[in-house]
Amino acid sequence: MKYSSSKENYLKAIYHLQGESKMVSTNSLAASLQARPASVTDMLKKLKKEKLLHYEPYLGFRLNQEGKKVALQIIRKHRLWEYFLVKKLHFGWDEVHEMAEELEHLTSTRLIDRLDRFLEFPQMDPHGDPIPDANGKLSQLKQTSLLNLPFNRAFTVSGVSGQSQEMLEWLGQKNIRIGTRLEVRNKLPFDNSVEIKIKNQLPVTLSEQVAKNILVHE
Amino acid sequence: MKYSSSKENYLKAIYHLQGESKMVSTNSLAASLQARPASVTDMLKKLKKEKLLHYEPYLGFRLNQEGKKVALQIIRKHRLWEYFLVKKLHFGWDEVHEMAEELEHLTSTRLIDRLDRFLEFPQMDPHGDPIPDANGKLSQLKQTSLLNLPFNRAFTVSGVSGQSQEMLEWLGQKNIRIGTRLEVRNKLPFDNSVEIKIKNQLPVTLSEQVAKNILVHE
DNA sequence: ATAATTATTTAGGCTAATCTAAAAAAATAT
DNA sequence: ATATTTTTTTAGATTAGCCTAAATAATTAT
Ligand SMILES: [Mn+2]
Ligand SMILES: [Mn+2]
Ligand SMILES: [Mn+2]
Ligand SMILES: [Mn+2]
Repeated sequence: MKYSSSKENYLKAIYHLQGESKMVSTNSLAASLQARPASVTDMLKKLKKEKLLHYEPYLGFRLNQEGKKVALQIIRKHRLWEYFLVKKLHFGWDEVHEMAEELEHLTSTRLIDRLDRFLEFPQMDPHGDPIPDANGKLSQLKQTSLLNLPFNRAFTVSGVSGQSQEMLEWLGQKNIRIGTRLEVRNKLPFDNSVEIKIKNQLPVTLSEQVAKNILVHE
Repeated sequence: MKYSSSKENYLKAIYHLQGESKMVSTNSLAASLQARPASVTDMLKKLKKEKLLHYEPYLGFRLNQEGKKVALQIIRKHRLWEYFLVKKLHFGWDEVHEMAEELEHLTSTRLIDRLDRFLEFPQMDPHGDPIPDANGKLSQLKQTSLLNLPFNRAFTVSGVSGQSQEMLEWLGQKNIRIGTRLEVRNKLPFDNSVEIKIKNQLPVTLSEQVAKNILVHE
């Protein structure tokens, strides 16, 4: 089973769009891949013929077991390479996504397994996302968004969703990264923005948009 | 300037075939790329249009300055990744070529320069071939083939050309690798095979074919 | 010098991955 | 229930990279 980079990108994007077996729409996939809906329809037919997803014209589609398995291997490669780039080559967490977008398509399984060992089997990528193991198993850590936190209790940042280059950079400047300990001081009722405190630092106010994207655990 | 993997493979193959600005023929390039001569002609037209080589139909072709520059960057990436695979991921020197064949097409220059630094600027790849620097400069080390050696003087293996998977493996078994010290004991006049001696090992006889491919320096 | 052989190019086709424009189906609004 | 809007699919084209078969040029042998 070897798939083109393009097919792999489709599978990965579908995986991210379908949460727990929710149906995905042609337009949303087109948007997430920056492609035209007509191109998506073309590719869906091919992926269906290769038995990687369920697809009913006009109704939507979702990965089947095999499709998910393939998607998870690509995600594994993406995240392991991101970890390598940050931990070994000392790139910033806001710089690695594009490179990983290419590296994830390398075909050698032996290579990725050796890389995994070389990196000492990391559990999380630099953005706090879990790294699937060689069998595609994800270690689930229960995370909550900063938005739903009780006040004045310490939490650890364990992930950031959304992940625009700009946001990651900005968070970095405020010293908000994976592993940062913080507590929520207040939540402003008029715009849902959140005031947080990190030890030895001035308080920072985060908009609802940003707070929603920061994931923490105790 | 970004080129497809296919174009990069063409440029690299032409670079290896043309020694010092020697003309290359359509058939030899087709053979080295495992492609049909007609496909080579197609590609030559495109590479000529992109001003990467001189090409006169029926007469032959060779890379121009720009073409050589591009080829050397691909070779740099190939050899740095091979070094990484052997030194950091502990693959054997006979296992890394295929993987490097993919890795060499990654586009990020920042990535390869950081990798270079991470590896502490190696001069040679695992097969003893020199690694071009970021500007495409090759450090030339004068090597000779085992075939032309005087008897009973110690030399160091510094490279292996040819490089079939099988030969590399066989040499490995005989403890012949980059850095091995050896001396030639005898050269058999009837078939040009060569008898060599490595310290604390039984003598080994190498056919002319193999001896020719082993490069050494004092 | 001519014929035979070999090397190279041309002509014409195929597939994967994209696109635009038009048609058709589904969802939404009146 | 119809009409309008939105979503999705179909039809038809394009480009890169490859192929086979046929034509042509260059080389080699007689
Ligand atoms: Mn990708
Ligand atoms: Mn990530
Ligand atoms: Mn290659
Ligand atoms: Mn090499």
